[in-house]
Amino acid sequence: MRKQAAARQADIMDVLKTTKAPMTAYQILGQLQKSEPDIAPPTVYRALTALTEQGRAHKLESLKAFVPCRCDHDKSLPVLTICEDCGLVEEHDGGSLVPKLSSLIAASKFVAKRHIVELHGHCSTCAA
Amino acid sequence: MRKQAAARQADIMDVLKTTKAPMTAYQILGQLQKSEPDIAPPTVYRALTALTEQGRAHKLESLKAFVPCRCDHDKSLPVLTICEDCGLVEEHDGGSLVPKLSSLIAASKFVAKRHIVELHGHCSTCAA
DNA sequence: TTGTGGTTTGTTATTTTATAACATATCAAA
DNA sequence: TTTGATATGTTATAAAATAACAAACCACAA
Repeated sequence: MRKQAAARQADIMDVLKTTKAPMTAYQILGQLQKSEPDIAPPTVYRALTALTEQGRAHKLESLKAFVPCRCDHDKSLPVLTICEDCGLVEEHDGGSLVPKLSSLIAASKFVAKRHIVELHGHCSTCAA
Repeated sequence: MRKQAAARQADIMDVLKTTKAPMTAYQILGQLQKSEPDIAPPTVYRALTALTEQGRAHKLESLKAFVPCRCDHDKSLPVLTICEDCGLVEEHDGGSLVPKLSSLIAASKFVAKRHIVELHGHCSTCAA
């Protein structure tokens, strides 16, 4: 019995939401295999690609890991803070950064399609 | 004959400077092996770690690739633009973003140690 | 000199991340 | 139904990164 893409994606969103820390593709795979042992990496990667394109999940490029999008609305520019101690990831709306960013790159005439902003550091709990 | 770390790092900076596009660790390895066939991945990764810590090179997390730092001074916050067509990477000083970024995350009391800002899109040549 | 201890570098092997390539199934329209 | 377009599964492999240990190097003291 095969599942449609939407069902797979929903499964993965459920898995992602079970923890506060980001999960790698292979950690997600491991969870899915508990109920469907035959799932292979491409299935997971394809679903994750769709989810990130839809904005339902974000990839933390610097960790090679994924988090569910934690906001109701579409963020113009997600700013992700990553605690290096506990792994907690929080999402902030970086829309207010856009004007400054645009003026920074205006001279080079670069046309930005995708913005990646990730901050590594310590969350309020771990920094204390 | 083994080389000291500083010499390795200089070799790698030379390799990185031969192209405008970013290079992966294994592309760098391939170049180095032309003159020293026995070099192995850890040698390259160790040198790249040192270079990025010193700020002499940057890692493009979203490409898993490296560029030499192209500025004279230490940037408070490097903003890297990546052309998805030709691979051109340019570096901009994002220092002016810091106040807005700080205020964005102030409520969460997150303490940022490392900022990653990468913009994917098209350079002036490819966008035209 | 000659140890001696700390550090750096080399080596081997493996782990982790990601995707190519092709087979099979599904679905909608003719 | 056939047919064709698309989505999914499967197998295999490629690409990126690091663990673990061995060997070499260097500074300094005896």
